[in-house]
Amino acid sequence: MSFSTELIKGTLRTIILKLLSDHGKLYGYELTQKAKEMTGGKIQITEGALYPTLHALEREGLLVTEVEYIGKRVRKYYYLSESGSAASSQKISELQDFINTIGLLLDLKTFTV
Amino acid sequence: MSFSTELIKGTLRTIILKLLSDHGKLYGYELTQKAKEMTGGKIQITEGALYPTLHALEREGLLVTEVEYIGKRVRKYYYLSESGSAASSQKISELQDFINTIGLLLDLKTFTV
DNA sequence: AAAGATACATAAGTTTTCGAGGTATCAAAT
DNA sequence: ATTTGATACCTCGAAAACTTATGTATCTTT
Repeated sequence: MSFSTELIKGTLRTIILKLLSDHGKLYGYELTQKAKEMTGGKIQITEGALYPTLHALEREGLLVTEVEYIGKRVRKYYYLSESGSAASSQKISELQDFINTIGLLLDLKTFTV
Repeated sequence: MSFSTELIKGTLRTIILKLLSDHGKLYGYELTQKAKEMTGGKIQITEGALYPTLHALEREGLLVTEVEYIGKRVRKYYYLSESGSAASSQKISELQDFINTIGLLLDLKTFTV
């Protein structure tokens, strides 16, 4: 990712969950592209971070998968399970809360829409 | 710290630098109290995280120290060096930028004052 | 006299991420 | 025809940051 990257640590799971809750069903590579595109290239999820995280979320039951073939190429779609949807909302509000809290220290005014 | 704490990772240095740039001169314990007080207890810097970070920042030349005795008790004040001030501004805008970027993904509107 | 707050510090272990490497398909350009 | 670049999955060793626990000591309040 292309911030002075230590900042992004800890937000990856939430970003993934949020993207999936907005778009329903996405495959790994697509997630990296969506994040990149939505942030003007500022957040680039690396594959070395992405795949282990997706596997962990699946192992924990928050995500379920569906494999599709495009020609001979595998494409593994991820989407939220029921508990994943709950976790997703919870994680997202937590991140919003966190951003507001950090804002207090940085003299930012943050508004949640 | 008392968020679901992985979120806070990566922000500690910036928080320290910002607090020092606002208050001029603070000692370790005071930093933990300021952060706690400014965020309604939501950000609690642990000492295990704080001291190694302060030492690292000092080693890197961003912070300088000044020891004071309150009775027999040592108090070690930290303040920004010249390069620390520069680093501080830079880190702070980076964190602001990051917050705005994350906001894009989370549908937040954040305004920098 | 004990408990709780102030004040410094280290250290082992965990978690998260990075960076590099690996395999393979498909499309476009040379 | 073949090379390059994009698409698409994946793993693994190493580094970084933080947590939890532990240690020492002083001062204040009960």
